[in-house]
Amino acid sequence: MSRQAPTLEDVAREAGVSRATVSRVVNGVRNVDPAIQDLVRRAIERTGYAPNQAARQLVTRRTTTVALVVSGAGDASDTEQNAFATRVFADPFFGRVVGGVVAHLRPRGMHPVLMFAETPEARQEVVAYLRQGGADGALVVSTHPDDPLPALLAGAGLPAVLFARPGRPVPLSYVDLAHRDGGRLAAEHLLELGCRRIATVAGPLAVAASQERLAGFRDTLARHGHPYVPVAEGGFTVDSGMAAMTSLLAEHPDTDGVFTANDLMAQGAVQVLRDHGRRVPQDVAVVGFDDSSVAVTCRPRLTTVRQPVEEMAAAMARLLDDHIKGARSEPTSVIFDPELVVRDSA
Amino acid sequence: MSRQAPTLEDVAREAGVSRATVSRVVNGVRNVDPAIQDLVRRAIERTGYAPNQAARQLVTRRTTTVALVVSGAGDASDTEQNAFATRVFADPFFGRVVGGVVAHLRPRGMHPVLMFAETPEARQEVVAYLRQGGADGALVVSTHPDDPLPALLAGAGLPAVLFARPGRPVPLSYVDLAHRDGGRLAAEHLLELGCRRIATVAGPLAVAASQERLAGFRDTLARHGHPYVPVAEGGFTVDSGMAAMTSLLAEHPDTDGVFTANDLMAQGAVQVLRDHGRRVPQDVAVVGFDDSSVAVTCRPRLTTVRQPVEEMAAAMARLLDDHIKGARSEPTSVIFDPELVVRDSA
DNA sequence: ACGGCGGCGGAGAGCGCTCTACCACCCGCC
DNA sequence: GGCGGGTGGTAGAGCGCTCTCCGCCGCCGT
Repeated sequence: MSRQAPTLEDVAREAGVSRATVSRVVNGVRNVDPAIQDLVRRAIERTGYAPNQAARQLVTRRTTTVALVVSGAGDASDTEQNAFATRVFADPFFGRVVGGVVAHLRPRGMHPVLMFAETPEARQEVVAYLRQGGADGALVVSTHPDDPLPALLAGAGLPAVLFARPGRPVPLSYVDLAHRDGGRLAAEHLLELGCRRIATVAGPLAVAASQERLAGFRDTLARHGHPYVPVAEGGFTVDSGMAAMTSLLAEHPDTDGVFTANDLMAQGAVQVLRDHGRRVPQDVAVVGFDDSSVAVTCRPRLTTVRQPVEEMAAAMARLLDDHIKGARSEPTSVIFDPELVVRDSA
Repeated sequence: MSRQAPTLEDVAREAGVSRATVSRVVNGVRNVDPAIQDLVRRAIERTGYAPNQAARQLVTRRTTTVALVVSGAGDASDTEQNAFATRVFADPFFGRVVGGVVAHLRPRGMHPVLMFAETPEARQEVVAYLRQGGADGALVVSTHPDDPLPALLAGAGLPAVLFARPGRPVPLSYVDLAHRDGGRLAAEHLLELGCRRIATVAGPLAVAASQERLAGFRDTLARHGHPYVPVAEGGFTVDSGMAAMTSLLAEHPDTDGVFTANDLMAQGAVQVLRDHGRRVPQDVAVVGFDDSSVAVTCRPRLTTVRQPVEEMAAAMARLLDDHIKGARSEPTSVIFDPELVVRDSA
């Protein structure tokens, strides 16, 4: 490599024009004589010029990045910090979020910088990073309903968009799913299948989404003559799904249909069901939620309520873009519709 | 928020000192009178000052980020681009890499910007991004042995560190695992368990790591009087593990021990084994590789060869740091030792 | 008492880019 | 042939920071 990166100045000299002209060519603005454009482009080629982002950012006050923040609540101890990232990405859900976000960002030459905000310090860091202009805005995925980060961001007047409606109202845009409809879809399917003894493994009830999935599920069953539905609460993990299913089975051994609030728990439930000699779907039908990658990799493949995570993530990025550009100032919410995907488990 | 972010100048005025002094306090350099330090700090507090990263980067020629690149090879079509991220993160392996990288970066105030390089254009983008000073260096995780990105990076003289030795020699540092020893560990364990009809599901043989795991496994068995070992090639996915195990079982129904080159395939193998009426580990012992999250979530929990991915990722970040700082100029490689983790499957 | 030196703080020159003036044309027109 | 209105280009003022000088002051040694 050469000792010193070429600058606009160098290219200008090489091409025999002014700095401003080169800048115009590089940014594709205004009327520059095609012949000169060519001249400049050739000079850029020859010098191997690459515009300096820092200099550009300094004057435009725009970076080419947004923060993609995975946020928790409370104050995980230091030793847990490392594990947080690992744990978070163990859920296939986040991979889909990343995919959706990148799909929107990439064509715009933008990139996500990954941040974790599971401790008060980490949260401050995120805010500081944005305030220093490290990124133009934040895409926040909270793992906990009481996450204080959204309020922090809103308070600092920083552009941010959330995945899922925040626990308590915050003047920030967000995308979400019509969870209630998702619960309804699951109930209707189980009913159509002829299940009569239906139970459910709910998500953490502190999470609004869990409550709504459950509400939609229950309401629908109630409307069809099933006022009472056994419920066990899980934590969105395989293990918690196993535990929940075990207790459900102990109290209601004649269960013939189960709705679990996500696919990971469905996997655990299926496991337990089989260990107890039940065949899925013949003896017990199981409907999951999310349509994550495990839904197709596990056996039997899961019938599940699809959450269009990629599209939701892309919409999140789009909203953030609007806020950054100033094209949108009022907080907005975009709600997506779930969809039933029928496979083998129900 | 105020209309205009306060600058060093503002703080200096507020504190009644010069810009330089404030800068010194902010960066904690040189000897500044404690009394003045306090004065300045108070002024910072009052003004709500946050240093502008772009301006700082412009003069220091340092960003606070490194690129974390997940790289493929070939030219995935546009429609596949989105899926790439999703697919990649579906493997729990990457979550661990992220965790390890962040563990090293965070205490240094650095952040990873996520990039995907699965097409020629995307690769050019990564190179361009680095050349423009968007990040100080790159951490590259390739999913394919013929990945051209490392050579591109090396050719451009950009600081970069790879996860795993590149397919063909490239003057870049990398971290890797003693895969051969991993294969040996698996073989020894199966032997100790008393298995006599041992088979293996290898990873894609185009990948060096797969070859070495296989070689270490075979050599060890050969040394213990098992010169012939049935091998089926898989693709590191659950499905491919199922397919491989199915064909293995068809030709060698008396198999009593299996080593699979990763945990995902082990999961598939266990699945198939059970479907064929074999009990794991009683009838057939299964040893996986990686010690990924599925190893503990699946049933039975997997006995597996642990790859210390988090530590390897942290080492990768450390090496990159050294290269960026100029503390290290020659390409270096750091090889980690695998470790057998005994659980329920063998 | 005086020269020198070390600790502290200030002045000011950039870093490489964008962008707003502003100027030099050349065209067609009356 | 002079004059308005485009074009097509240049000049230069920053953006907010770091960092090298440099100068001031007080203290020491001789």
